[in-house]
Amino acid sequence: MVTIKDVAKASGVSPSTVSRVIANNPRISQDTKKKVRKAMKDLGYHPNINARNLVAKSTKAIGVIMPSSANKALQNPFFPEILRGIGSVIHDLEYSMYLSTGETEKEILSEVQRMVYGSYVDGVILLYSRIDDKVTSFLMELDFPFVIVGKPYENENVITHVDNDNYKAGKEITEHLIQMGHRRIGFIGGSRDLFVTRDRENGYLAALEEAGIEDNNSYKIHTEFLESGGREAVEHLLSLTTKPTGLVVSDDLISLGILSMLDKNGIRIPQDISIVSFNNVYLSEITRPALTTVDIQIQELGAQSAKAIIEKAQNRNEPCKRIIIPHKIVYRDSVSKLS
Amino acid sequence: MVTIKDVAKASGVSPSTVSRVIANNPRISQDTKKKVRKAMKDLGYHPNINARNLVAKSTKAIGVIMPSSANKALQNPFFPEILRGIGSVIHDLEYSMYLSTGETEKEILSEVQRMVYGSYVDGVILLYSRIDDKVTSFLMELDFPFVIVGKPYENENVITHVDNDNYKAGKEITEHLIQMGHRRIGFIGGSRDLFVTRDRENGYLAALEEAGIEDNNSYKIHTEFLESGGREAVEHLLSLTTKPTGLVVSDDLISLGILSMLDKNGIRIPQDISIVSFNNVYLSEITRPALTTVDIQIQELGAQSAKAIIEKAQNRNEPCKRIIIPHKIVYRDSVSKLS
DNA sequence: CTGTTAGCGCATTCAG
DNA sequence: CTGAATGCGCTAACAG
Repeated sequence: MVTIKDVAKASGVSPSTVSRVIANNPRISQDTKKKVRKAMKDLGYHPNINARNLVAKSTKAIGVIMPSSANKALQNPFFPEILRGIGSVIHDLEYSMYLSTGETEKEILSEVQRMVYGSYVDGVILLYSRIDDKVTSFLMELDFPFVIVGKPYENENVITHVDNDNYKAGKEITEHLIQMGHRRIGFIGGSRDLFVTRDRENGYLAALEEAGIEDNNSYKIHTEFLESGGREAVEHLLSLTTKPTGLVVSDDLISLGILSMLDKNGIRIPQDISIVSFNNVYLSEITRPALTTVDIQIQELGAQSAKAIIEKAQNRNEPCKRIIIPHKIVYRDSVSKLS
Repeated sequence: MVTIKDVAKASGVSPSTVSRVIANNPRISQDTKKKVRKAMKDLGYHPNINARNLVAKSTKAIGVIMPSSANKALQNPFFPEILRGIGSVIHDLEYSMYLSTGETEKEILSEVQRMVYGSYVDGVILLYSRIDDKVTSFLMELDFPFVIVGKPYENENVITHVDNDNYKAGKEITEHLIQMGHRRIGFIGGSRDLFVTRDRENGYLAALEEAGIEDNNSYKIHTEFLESGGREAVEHLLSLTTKPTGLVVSDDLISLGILSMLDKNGIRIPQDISIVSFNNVYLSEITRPALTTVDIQIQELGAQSAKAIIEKAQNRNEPCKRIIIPHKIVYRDSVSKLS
């Protein structure tokens, strides 16, 4: 390994001068800079990040925490996409990204603890937000910089987070259904422990209320990606004598499953039942029919959260922010007009 | 930050003794160990990874390189899944995982260079394998530990890689179609630059040949997830007077798109055309019909590659290995018997 | 079994 | 504008 000393020797200056050249210190003459840079190039010098971190007490690295991978939710294309958004700004700012994929909540917590206690990272991005999350409390207690993608369970105005206005999105997409003449509208969502589900559902409820449509509990289902009980719940919904004519589904991947189940039950989409959902991941374009869905700009969600955490890491007094990424409904073929 | 010195002072021993306790050195008495451990706990001590790395000249970190994210391929659930496989063994062995998601090949290369030159990582896992890859050559030249998930383009017997037997998988799944009475069988795959596509296609060809079925070039299509030209190519295939009755598709996600196109063209699956594909990601269970597909054990692919790279990192003389993860056909509803 | 010393590679005082 | 000295937190000889 070629060190700063080797470069110093080769270019006939002292190590500290080399260090200053690396930092592009203005008090170094252009001549020496050129000379030293040449030596660096010739020797193939690259600064050792660990030595640098050690003295700088900063790592220029961000930890990214995936949700528990116990269920299938991780197969959601949402994740590669947000990783990509984070990656783009991380790369531009010459930061690095530590990824944690724990199976259980305990495993996740232990990884986060290692990351922060061991000075692996300067900040953490949480790719989920759930009720009573130990990781959040841990980070809060230590006052370690972190941001949440989604809405925090508590301390909403103390925790920097980047989110969509899921309430509004849920309201708007439901209103679309209502405008298309639907009155019997169901909601199918993931776990209620996830705030994103709640917000979208509340938006849905608000739209119903504004339209003077009575809330009907048997029209609401929460399921973990159609695992076990979920399937039966949906089948029950379809067996009702007054079935819904429209369905608000909280996630494109769930929609895919619903589409499949409806088809199996001989229900045509959108002729018999209309479906709208959220995320606008790639597969929503290639389902049959293509889904009318809310584009939540996943990449932007990632990019903004990366920007926010880096700001916080560089300046611990950075005020808490709430960053709302705008959404947009993408109209495709899964909704029909009722007359 | 509480350091080893603080612990030493608090427990009345020297820093090196504390260090030895951390390393669980057997030459330290149980008594002092207990004493020191108590002090560590009381003070909330955690070793600083950067300092440790600096002297150990090892980082216990692995870099994971995603393929170029320029196209939609990254939305493939394959990636979260393999990350999860890697994550599980990484976590067990107390390693960490650096993730790189570059947009362009150039960006990826620069990230890898930073990782290895800056001693960010002890080894690298490449989640792709493509022709004329600069990253591979770079790593080769430096003799830096790395493994490829998939089959290397060249130097196959010098580069440790973990792969499925995609040739065999392609052959077997095609044979299944043949056994079910199909003779006109098409192949739809991703980019031929990707080795995985080639292997699966070659297996398909071998099966055809063994069955005495003539290869028909108009039955073969390569498309980047149905982007632009892909759609037309498939439509052309469907417009042939002697359409294929079976389709081997190189990836579940592509299958989803194909399913959709066939449906649009009024072709029923599996009655009119049968489909088989690869990967067995979650969504292949929830398509209509559910896909008969090759389970390639994505998680295991990830886990084994992590194991392999850690071995290599710990022992640079570790011989080059080829690790083949077994596959298994999962029979579902996308194939019909022709009589 | 434990303490002392030295040094990993770098950035940053403080002199000059 | 540049060099010498110091220390970041830790591990690894070398003594004892």
